[in-house]
Amino acid sequence: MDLYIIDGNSYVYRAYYAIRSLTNSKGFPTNAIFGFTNMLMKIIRDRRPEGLVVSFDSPEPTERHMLFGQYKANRKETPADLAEQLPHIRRVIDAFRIRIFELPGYEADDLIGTIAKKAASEGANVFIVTADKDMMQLVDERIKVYDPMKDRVLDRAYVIGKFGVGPERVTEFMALTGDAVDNIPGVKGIGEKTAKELLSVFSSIDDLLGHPERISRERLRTLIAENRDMVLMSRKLATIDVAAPIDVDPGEFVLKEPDWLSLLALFKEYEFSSFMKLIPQADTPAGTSDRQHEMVMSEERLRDIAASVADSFAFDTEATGRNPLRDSLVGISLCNEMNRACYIPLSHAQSLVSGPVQLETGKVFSILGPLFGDQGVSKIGHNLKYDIMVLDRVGMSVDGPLFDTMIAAYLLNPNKPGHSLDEVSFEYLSKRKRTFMEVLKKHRTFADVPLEEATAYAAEDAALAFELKDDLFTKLKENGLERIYFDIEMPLISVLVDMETAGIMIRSALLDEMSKELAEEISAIERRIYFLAGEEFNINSPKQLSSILFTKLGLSPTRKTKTGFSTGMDVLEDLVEFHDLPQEVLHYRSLAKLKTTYIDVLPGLVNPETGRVHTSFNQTVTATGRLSSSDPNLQNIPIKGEWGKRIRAAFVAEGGNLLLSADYSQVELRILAHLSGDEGLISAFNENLDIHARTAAELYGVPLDRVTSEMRRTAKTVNFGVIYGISSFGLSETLNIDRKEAEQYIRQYFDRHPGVKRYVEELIAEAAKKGFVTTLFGRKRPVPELNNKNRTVRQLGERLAVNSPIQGTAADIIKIAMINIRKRLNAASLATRMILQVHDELLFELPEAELEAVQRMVREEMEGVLKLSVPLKVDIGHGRNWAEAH
DNA sequence: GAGCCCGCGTAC
DNA sequence: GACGTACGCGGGCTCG
Repeated sequence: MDLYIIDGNSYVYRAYYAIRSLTNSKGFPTNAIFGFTNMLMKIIRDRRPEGLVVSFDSPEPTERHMLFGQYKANRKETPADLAEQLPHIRRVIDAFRIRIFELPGYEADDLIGTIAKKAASEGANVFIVTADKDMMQLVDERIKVYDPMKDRVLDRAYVIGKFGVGPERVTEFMALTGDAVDNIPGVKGIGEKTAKELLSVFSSIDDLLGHPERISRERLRTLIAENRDMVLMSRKLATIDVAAPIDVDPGEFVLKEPDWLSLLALFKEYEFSSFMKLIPQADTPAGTSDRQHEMVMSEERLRDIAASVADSFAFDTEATGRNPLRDSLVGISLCNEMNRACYIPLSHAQSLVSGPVQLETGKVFSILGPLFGDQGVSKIGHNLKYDIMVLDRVGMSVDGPLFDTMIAAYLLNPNKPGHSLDEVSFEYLSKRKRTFMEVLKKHRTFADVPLEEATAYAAEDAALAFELKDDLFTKLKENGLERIYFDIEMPLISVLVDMETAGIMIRSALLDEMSKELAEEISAIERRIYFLAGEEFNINSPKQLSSILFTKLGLSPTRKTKTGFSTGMDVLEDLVEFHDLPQEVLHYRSLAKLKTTYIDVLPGLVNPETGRVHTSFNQTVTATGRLSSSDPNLQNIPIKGEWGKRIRAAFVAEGGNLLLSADYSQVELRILAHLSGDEGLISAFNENLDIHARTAAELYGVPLDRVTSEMRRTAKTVNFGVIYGISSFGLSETLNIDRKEAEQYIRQYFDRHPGVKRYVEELIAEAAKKGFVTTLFGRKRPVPELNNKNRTVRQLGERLAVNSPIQGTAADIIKIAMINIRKRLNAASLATRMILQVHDELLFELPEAELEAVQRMVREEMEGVLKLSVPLKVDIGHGRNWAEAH
């Protein structure tokens, strides 16, 4: 048998120092865990050991410490971020089903020695996996040292090469030279060379100590004589105990099949995605489930199931596509019991000649309608907004408390890039489900998936949401996220459903005209560019543009990107004074952007049924708590410049209605004033001053009435910079000034705002300690960057720590306003509809008759979300289109 | 040809 | 490499 004995401590340290920094998205350090796991898997993969054990030092002092107080005294304390990884490394080893040896008062070395000798005596080939040269003393015919990094087996010949003596005399060698690593003293003044020489002359240390007169050099002779005790003690310290009191039965060391499921869960926790892929699928529950998945084909069964629902149930809908306003319902799944879920197919393609027949949709809706509409029954689901919209379209409204597992998972870690049911069930239940794509296979839509397969898949989705609920609920409570979840995010779902369903009207004809106009203007610019460049090229290609600018025309690049020289706006602006081309390119880019991203795209996104554009508001995307908008993104519609205005003018109210826009004025700066308690900032807002002008007056030391527009512009940038977590580099880049000047502004700002300064400092310190920041309402964002070893990343962490509470509190505030406004609109049975949210702005569509009342109500709700130490101010405008309303 | 990353630019 | 949060375009690369 080939037995590998891993020197655990040795490799934990090696792994820790080999990987400079690695954490999971929660900020927990994983570098040592990763390195150790990697090494372990490498050995298993490359060496195919029959037996494998790991040995660790015990934390208690050992006999060697008694013998020599300074033993290992030079060791620095284990770094805190390594210490906290140690238990996790053991978890990994346990999951591999590998035996760990550890014994109080014994070092790993002694245990290894004992195991090695015993196993070797029983005929095993032993490989000690270590980086420690002490272990060389154990090498013999059957025992070798293995270096996994270099993939090298070190045998007797190697030992003789290194020490000049065989393994049996390694302790003598160390008795003379000592060992810096363990702080074994040896003889000061005797190094490797002298030791080798002495050991070749004397047959043993005893021989040496017994006959010092045979040493010719006098200095060396006295050295030995004076250090007799040191030598003997050092030898003792260096000698590995091969008779530690442990039971060694090599038969028990046989490598077993790892506990793949546990490993999977651990790798998931540590976010070792590359390792996760190595886990054999067959050993994990991939889409297999012992749950019962019932296909509901009879009215009677459906009634029974509906009647069995008590206070909550989970559901999921399947449709022909992912757009809830375009695609149609195919089936509904329900689950109100852990081990049972059902699927009600509604419009699957079905053989007319055989098999059970799907229930008639009208019948199903009449049975399920009261259930879905029941105020007293909680509805659990993953991405409920989608399902609610799908059901809405077939006339079934969902009411009562909601529990969305996707949003719960998002709140628990908003830094994660995705929260699909696959990912969330894997993270929280360690369950691998079949992906939608696997089920869909060659089928065109879910309606074409055979019923049996569709049932297993769809019912399982509802069941997973049901199963996830309790765990996520507990975790939300543990993280203080209950209020954010139940008071903000859950009620917001219905608001977003309404907004997305409403959509906004655009006048495609206007955009089409603009497109033609722009096409001509762009092609004229194109011709000028080709002329100036002396050749035709693809202006849209930064690569080609860069070669024209910096190679052909010889202009000097001012900034680099990962792949080459940057041709970004700031660079082109710098180049304007040296050549006519950059200006033309800037103009070209601005127009081409508007044309290709907005003007040419929007008309194609009009829903033919409604004649309007329906964006999707994503509630689980941003790290700070903001919403995002996609397909299309209506949160970045241009506003600046002539063309920006014209594009916004194409967003109109339908019929004789009006658009009303209400936006928070300076909401983030006001939040900063409140959070920091800075007196100057607070009084500025309480006096309703022009905040940028006031900042300018302070920065330049002039009275308010002497502030120029240029000064105000600079101050505005500084104010934004503060919100973003200012850096002198960033400020100097945006203002196009030097670092020194930028530093001046920042210093001046903080001098004038000691409250902000203190707040920022305390915030960062606290965030670094806790690992996360929170908004005024308790929304959390982990900031693992703060404990990164890389300074640049750490500085990013500081900016995130400053910005996220501000941006996130603003997001919380407008979300609450949206919920309350919807309530008021419904209560008053107004025709007004909320149609867009753009971070600090709400857009409404309303009949003229409701203008005054709505304006008053919207202001009241938005300004009155909560009382801060400064007022919240809302600007409201209205008009026939979005440009006018602003 | 699909899918991905990059550079870039729009919004707040 | 460098002020926060998003989304989406075209180019250009990789992969099948």
